[in-house]
This record gives sequence, structure tokens and C-alpha cells, in this order.
Amino acid sequence: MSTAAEPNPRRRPGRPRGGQLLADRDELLAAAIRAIRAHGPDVTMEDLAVEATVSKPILYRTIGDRAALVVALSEWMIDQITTEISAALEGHTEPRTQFEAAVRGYLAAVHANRSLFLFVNAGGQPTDQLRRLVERSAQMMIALFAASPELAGDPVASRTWAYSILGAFEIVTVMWLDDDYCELDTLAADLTRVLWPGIERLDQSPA
Amino acid sequence: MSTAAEPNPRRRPGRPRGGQLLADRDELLAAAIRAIRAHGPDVTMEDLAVEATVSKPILYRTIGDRAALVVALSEWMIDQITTEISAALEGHTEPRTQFEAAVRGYLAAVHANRSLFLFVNAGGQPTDQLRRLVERSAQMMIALFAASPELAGDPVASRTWAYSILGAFEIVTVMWLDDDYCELDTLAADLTRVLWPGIERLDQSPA
DNA sequence: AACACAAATTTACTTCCAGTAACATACGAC
DNA sequence: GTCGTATGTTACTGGAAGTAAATTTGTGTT
Repeated sequence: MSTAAEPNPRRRPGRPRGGQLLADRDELLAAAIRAIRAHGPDVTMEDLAVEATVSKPILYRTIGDRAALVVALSEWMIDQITTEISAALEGHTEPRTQFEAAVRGYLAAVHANRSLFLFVNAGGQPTDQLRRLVERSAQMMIALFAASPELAGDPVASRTWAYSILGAFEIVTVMWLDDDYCELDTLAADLTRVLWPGIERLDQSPA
Repeated sequence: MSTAAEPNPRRRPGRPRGGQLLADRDELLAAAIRAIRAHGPDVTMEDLAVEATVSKPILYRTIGDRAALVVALSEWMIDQITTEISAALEGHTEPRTQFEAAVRGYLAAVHANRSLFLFVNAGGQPTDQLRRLVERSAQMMIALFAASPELAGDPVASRTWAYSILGAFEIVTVMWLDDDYCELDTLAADLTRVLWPGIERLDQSPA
């Protein structure tokens, strides 16, 4: 199943010969992604280390603790989602249609990274860093779909908008991934029906 | 701080004298609520047992594991929220105003039960039972604010609506509780601006 | 009254996992 | 060579969830 190196030649301790690290940060993250795909969202740190054919302290020194890993993989997920959304937007110009296409892109990205999404959303309380991530993706969305003169000057309202939209997406997605209760397109259409009317007004009404 | 019984007379093992259980389910839940208020959302099961002046196996036998406790306390929270919403609705008749008042009620209830809310929302993956709870509160909301002929016949769309609204509420609330970034009334107004336009249409548009 | 079984409780354990301390090996500078 | 530093691994600590076994009391039976 895994594309990793040969089994495990049982490395001895000590610095490896040839001045070469045996796994840099990117390799560890890639291994983490593989391991999460294989073991599911409640993978242990040990599993991750094994998949990277590396010992736990290396993992901790290079990436940090579980929370840090979640942050790193969140970034990765956001990139995936962004890519997928960009692709989905191709050929759509009417705003509402664009929005719905973007939702489909989001859902596609998440569905293709099921376990990863659940891993990333497993933690309960948000750290400061995580909050920044949430803001990042939310700001992207809002900027993308409504260059709103209304919200531009109101950071507090912007946050609430961002959180609302992300929250709706997140919970819907968690539930959907849990039992696939409908088609992706149906879900996108319904989600759009809930959120678009509110977003649409951002361009218009002054209050 | 705690209203519990005297310190801890160090019970010996064995069935208590007088044919009386020393804590029934309701007492344990009440103690759990007290303990969560005191210790915060990441309270341990041990803490809960101590607060109830009872040992862990009793707790497990009477209430079940952590997930079961979350379910039980979710029910309790939903009751609190329902009560608060009912109170908040007094004197409002116009639908949008009603909705906003309800949001204020929700926020008030949650704010008054900060740790409890975070405890209940800490778990990542939803169990079957939890999903039923989510449906329960969502259906309440939808039924309350839009007796929609449109959604009545479409259970799939109803679920997505419910999840969206709950998700928006949940994440906004988590973030808000984390740093109180604005006034309750402001938050309620903004949340309403996001969600109301979509909900409003439930009464009207056929698609 | 004595005995046996059921009910209610605690102590003390097992298991699992995150995170870390201590130790081992190799490279580079002098 | 030798000393410090970079890079590893083994093996441990600590804490929390959940459970098995032991302990005491109530209740029914003969």
C-alpha cells in the first residue's frame, strides 16, 4: 500500500553517513499524509513516524507536536482546496454560478482527502495559529465572491461572516463524509441556496 | 466553590448501608456540570468522579463513557438554549426580528455555559447518537422560523440546511467564546445578516 | 438463624498514547 | 586526535480512559 522505502533495515542510532538527512520536513509531511490516508484520522504519532521510517523524536523535532502537524496539514489542505476551486471556476462568470461551482470544487477536494480533513478538524479548541488559518481561508472566500464595500471597513463583521461560512461548510462536510447522504452536486446546490442570498447582498445593501 | 457533600470521608468499598444509591444518574450529571464549570472543558473523568464523590466505575456504569456523557450534556444544553430562546422571543412578531432575537437567546445561553459548550463540542467525529442530536436542534430551528413548504418534502435538503445553520452557529460561537471579539448584540446582528436572507426564501421561492 | 446469591461500591490495575530524556554515532574544525 | 555539534534511536515518563477483581451489604430461602 505505501510507497515508502524498503521495509525497515533497523537503523542503528547515530548520525547517518554521507552528511544527508534521512528525512526533511517535506518528506515527513508527505509521509504523514500517506499514513493518515492509510490509518484514518485517529492515526497515532508513532504510526506517522513509522511511515516515514524515522523515530518519534525526529518527527517531534522537525515538525513539532500534534497541534503543529495539524496546522501544517491545514495549510496543505487549503492549498488543495484552492487549486480545486480554481479549476472548478473555469468557464463560469455569473456570480451565483461561480459560487456554486466553487462549492463543488471545495467538496471535491475534501472528498478526495477525507481522512485528512477529519484529522485536521479533529481538535476541539482552536489555537491562535489555527485561528489565523481559519481567517486565511475565510478571507479568501469572501474576497473571491464579494468584493464588498460594505464589509471592507468592518473587520468585526468580516470575521463573523467568515466564521459563519466556514462553519457551515465544515459541519456540512463532516456530516456528509460520515455517511455520504447525498450526491456532491446536490449538496453544493443546497449549500448555495442557504448561503448565497446572504452573500449576494454584500454587494448591495448598505445595512 | 463546589456545593457538593462534605469533603471525602474516604468511603470503604462495598454496598452502602440503608439500601440507598449514593448517586443516581441525575446527581452524576449535575456533578459533571459543576466539575466542567470548575475545571474547564478538558476536565478528566477522574475529576468528574471526584466532584460527585463517587469512584470512576460508578460513573462509567451509570452514565457510560465520555461520548455518552457528551450526548447527555448535549441534551441538557439544548434544553437550556431552547429555554433561553423562548424567553428571547417574547414580544417579537416580525419574522426577521424574531430570528435575530432567537440568535441572541442562543448566544446568551451558550455564553452562560461556556465550558459546557466547549466540552460538548470537543469531540471530533460525530457518533450516530450525536448526529440525531444535531438533527433534533436543527429541526427545531427550521420549524421555528420557517414552516417551509419547500423543504417539507425534501429530507436531504433539510439536512443540509440544518447542518449549515448549526455549523455557522457552532464555529462562530467557538471563536467568539475564545476571545470575545465583539458584543453579543453585534454578533447576533451579523449572524442574522448572513443567514436570514437564505432562510427567508424558504417561504417563497420554489427552487 | 444460617446460607447463598445479587447489588453497589472501591481499589488497583491495564492499555494506550503524547511527549521527552538519555544515550549513540558521525561530521567538521582546529 | 579530540572536542563540540549535528543527527539519530532506544527506552522511558506521565496522564488519562476504561476495566477486572475484590469488598461489603441487602435480600430471599430453607
